[in-house]
Amino acid sequence: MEQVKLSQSLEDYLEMVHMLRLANGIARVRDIAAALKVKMPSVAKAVIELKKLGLVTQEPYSGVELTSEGALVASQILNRHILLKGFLIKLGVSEAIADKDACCMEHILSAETLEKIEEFVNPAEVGTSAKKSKTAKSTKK
Amino acid sequence: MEQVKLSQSLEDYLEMVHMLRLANGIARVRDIAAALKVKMPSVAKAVIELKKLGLVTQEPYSGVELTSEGALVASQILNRHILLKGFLIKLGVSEAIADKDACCMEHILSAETLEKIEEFVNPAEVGTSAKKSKTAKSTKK
DNA sequence: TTCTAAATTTAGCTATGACTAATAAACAAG
DNA sequence: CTTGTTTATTAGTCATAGCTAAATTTAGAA
Repeated sequence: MEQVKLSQSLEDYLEMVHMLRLANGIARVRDIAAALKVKMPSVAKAVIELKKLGLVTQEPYSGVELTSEGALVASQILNRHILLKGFLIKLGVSEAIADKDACCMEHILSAETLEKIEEFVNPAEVGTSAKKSKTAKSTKK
Repeated sequence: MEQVKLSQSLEDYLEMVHMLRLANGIARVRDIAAALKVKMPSVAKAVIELKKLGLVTQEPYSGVELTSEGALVASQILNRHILLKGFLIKLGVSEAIADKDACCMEHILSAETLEKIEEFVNPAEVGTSAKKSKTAKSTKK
């Protein structure tokens, strides 16, 4: 495991590739740029970096694909996003703001905090798909 | 109201000046650098920016002082930090991690999310010492 | 087929924010 | 008062991440 450490920005690009592929089947530079509210050259540069890291591939002048490792990392980020958005909504935050704030939080929170948030959102299923069974007490209280 | 919009980095420096002044009575470049785990020249540059923004003053080769506006902004940031740290601890996060994550979250969360977190942490006193009485509950449009 | 428009890429600029190395000032002894 | 340590500043480099403008490729329309 190389355990690639991505910048927040690259995490955003990778996640967006994943989301667009889920939504449209293809992640095009133009659509990534529109979704992230940046210009296309910024996307092109990010894609170059993600290629260097082995997370995406791309035929020249066509859509961006995920490698298997890229797909794994992207879905981890997306899962954090979904968790955090649900968490904020549970606190009473409106959906649009929950989405926006989840988007920032997903890049910075420590594993421990994410764990506790998961327990809060989903008290019944602690440890189901948790990373480490270090919390081997699966029988929550 | 100029409503200065600070970068996350400058918010961190300003907050640290405030904390060190509360703790030691003086905020020195050396101590700011140590506390934020950066080198002194990085602090010096940040102080120059904060001076330009009218948030701090500094006699050459001495400690950093807050202007009245700087003190206001700094205490807002610190209040967010305290709120978020308490919130995370309430969720079961350890103190060290709560402090670290609060430090990241304090720069990015929207007013609405902060409000909801405040309600969660302090359900009884919604609106007591809230910044604006403008909130007037969720009867906004 | 050829031409034009859209999509992508490249080149180069800017700002932020970190760093090291070198300089300058302040302070504490002796 | 002079010297040496600590503290602060300046100068200059590097990486990230955005942008515009221009070149290139693809693809659709005439």
